[in-house]
Amino acid sequence: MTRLNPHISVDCVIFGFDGANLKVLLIEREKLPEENPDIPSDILKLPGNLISDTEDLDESAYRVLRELTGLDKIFLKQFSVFGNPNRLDNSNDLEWLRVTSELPVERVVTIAYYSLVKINESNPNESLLSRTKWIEANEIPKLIFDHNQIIDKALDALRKELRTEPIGFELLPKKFTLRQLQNLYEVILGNKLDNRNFRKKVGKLDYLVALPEKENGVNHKPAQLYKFDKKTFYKTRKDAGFVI
Amino acid sequence: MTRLNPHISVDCVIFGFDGANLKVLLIEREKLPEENPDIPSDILKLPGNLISDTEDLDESAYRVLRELTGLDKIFLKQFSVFGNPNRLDNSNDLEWLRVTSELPVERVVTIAYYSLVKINESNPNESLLSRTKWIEANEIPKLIFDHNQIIDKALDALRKELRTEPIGFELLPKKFTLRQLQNLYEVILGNKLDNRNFRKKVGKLDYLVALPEKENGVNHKPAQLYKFDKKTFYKTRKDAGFVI
DNA sequence: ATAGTTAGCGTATTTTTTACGCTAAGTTTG
DNA sequence: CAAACTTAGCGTAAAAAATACGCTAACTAT
Repeated sequence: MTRLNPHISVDCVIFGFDGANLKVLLIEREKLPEENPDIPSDILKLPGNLISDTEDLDESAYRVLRELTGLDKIFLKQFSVFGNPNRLDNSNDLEWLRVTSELPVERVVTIAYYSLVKINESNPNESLLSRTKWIEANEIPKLIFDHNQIIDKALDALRKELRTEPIGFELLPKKFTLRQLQNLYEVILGNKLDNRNFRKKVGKLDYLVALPEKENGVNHKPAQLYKFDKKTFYKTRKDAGFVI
Repeated sequence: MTRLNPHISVDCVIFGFDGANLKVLLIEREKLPEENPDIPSDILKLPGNLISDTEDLDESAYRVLRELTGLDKIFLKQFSVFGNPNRLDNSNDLEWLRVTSELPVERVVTIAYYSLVKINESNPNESLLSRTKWIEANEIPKLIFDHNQIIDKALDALRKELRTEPIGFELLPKKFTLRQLQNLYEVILGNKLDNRNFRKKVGKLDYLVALPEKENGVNHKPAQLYKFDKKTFYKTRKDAGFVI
């Protein structure tokens, strides 16, 4: 068994997009061996844990995600660190961490990641599923420790990254409609886009490939499906300018 | 005396711009109490140290910079974390850290910051000055531990941030010429810009204020001086678009 | 058959970017 | 003092991108 490092953890904000809303995957805090009314187990938290002493940080993050959610090989990006000496001050949260980790935890610095998953194509482990919940990003309840703050910062980082990198496709199914793509940008960046201008802009991109298929199961005119061609994107990418 | 945390450090890549080149401030490794030919003290490193147990991470970074370089109140941005379990494997570097910190250091995760300073207006502490060196960013020698890799990533982060945030001004004197600003963008982003188009673009920005002064001491036609008006910038800022 | 919804194509206008030509103001050199 | 040199600084023309709309077609539900 690898030893856990009681000073450093990873926490991960997992984003998903259901076609209309941005969601975050949260998990119920693990139950204690002995029930304790001061330490309820229905409070939610980010998937995260102490790192193991033999792993690099990214490896720890991948492992923790696998163990807690069943998700594997997903987009993961380190975006910040939270290390305020008082961040664990909520006494029942801290007690919970001490009991479950079986370590004399004092200060923990956590490396924060955000992750993007295809919400409909992901296969979370069934046995873990019951304890995980997709919650809308703007309806997050009070979480343990400073996890609310971590989500806020993750959202900032996601918005910023979405403006310059083609990461939106990580949140969409492999085959998606232009409407889905537009909704994604509208929801995450928070402003309406003109349907016709969006299609015009996006239609010129040679790394968005139209497929000989249409969506189905919708109660309106079915739209054409597209895929994102990563190779073409990186082959033809040119430097963006700068906006002082 | 505050206790040092032997598991977590901060390291800082300090960038400066002299009007023509991007530089990084490095320091000579501290001498050991007893000389040891295996552990030379003329090798360079990033300013950095273990954090103190009572400080938030940013505070640690500011303190360490003050102690090692005399720099105070400077632009500081956390951009990554380096925690590979083998990152301290160079045995003489590790031994040096153990002796100087007087702690049983094993694995250290380091929080990496980059910092932007006005190279001509900064007042490094004289007594520390002898052990610090401004080195051109593309001529960095082999440093201790993984500090070369940290600088590479800092450069990536700086370039990325420079495209969307007004951080270039942190590297220029308070009063600067448009030529200096243009050189800054050319050097950091690595491509030539057309003099006339650059001036046209920049001339339309109402947060770049022309001062009733010209530069002097140059052996050509002196240029007008400008300043960056931060308030106006943030007041009039509007969201940029997205580039898929 | 009709109403309702989204897909999808177009046009006109404004703004931004790109690619240059050229003169003016200062310094250095012979 | 004149000529050569360097950078500052103003301009124009064309291309590309962003913005603001009008309109029809295709499909579903009632």
